[in-house]
Amino acid sequence: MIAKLDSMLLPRKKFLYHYKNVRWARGRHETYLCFVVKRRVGPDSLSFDFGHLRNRNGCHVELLFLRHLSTLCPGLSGYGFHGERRVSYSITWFCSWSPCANCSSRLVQFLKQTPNLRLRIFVSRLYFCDMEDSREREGLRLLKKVGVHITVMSYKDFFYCWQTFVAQQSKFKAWEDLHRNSVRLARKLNRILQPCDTEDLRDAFKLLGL
DNA sequence: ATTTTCAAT
Repeated sequence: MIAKLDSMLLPRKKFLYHYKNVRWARGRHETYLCFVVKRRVGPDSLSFDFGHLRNRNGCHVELLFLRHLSTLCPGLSGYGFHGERRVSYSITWFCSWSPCANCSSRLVQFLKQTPNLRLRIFVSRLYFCDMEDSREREGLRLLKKVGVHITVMSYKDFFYCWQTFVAQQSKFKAWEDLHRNSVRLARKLNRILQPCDTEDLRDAFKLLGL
C-alpha cells in the first residue's frame, strides 16, 4: 500500500523543474497536472482522491484528465431515481502551464453540461498569453465565464503541492524569485480576466471624471 | 538587452 502510494507521488526534481514559475521556462516540454477530487454524496459524506498526470502522445494533460474523469468521479454523469443529478464533485487542479485555447474550449463545453462539477484551477505559468488578442487569453475568460476559478499559484500553493503530491523528505524551499514571479503572473492574469465590455468602460470613465 | 511556451529530431 505504501509502495503503491509512493509511486503515485511526483519525484522532487520533476516537480521543481516543471512547476518553477520562471519567466523564461525554456525546455518545459511536459506539463504536469496535480489534482484533488472531492465527492459529496449525501449532505455530509465527503470523500477524497488525489494524484497527478502529465501530457502524453501529443495529448494535452487537461484532455487526458477529462478522459480519466468518469473513473475518477463515479456517478458524475447520469441521473438518479428521480431524474436529479446524483453526485456532486469538486476538483482542484494545479497545472504547470495554464490551458491552451483548445483545452479551454473543450473544458468549457464539458462543464456547461456538467453543472454538478465545480472546478478550481491553479497554474504556475501562463501559456501563450503575451499577445493581447491571443486565443489562450480568450479561453481563460471563457473558463471564468462558466464559473471556473483560475488562480496563479503562490507560495502557499506550491507548499501545499509539495506536501501533497511530491515524494519529499524535506520541507519545501522556495526558489529565487518565486514570490516576485507569482505576483507578476497574478497581475497579468487579473488583467486578462478583467471584464472589459462597454458598460465597465463607462463606469471607469465616470470614475475618472471623463 | 534578450530569452519560452503540453517537441521534434
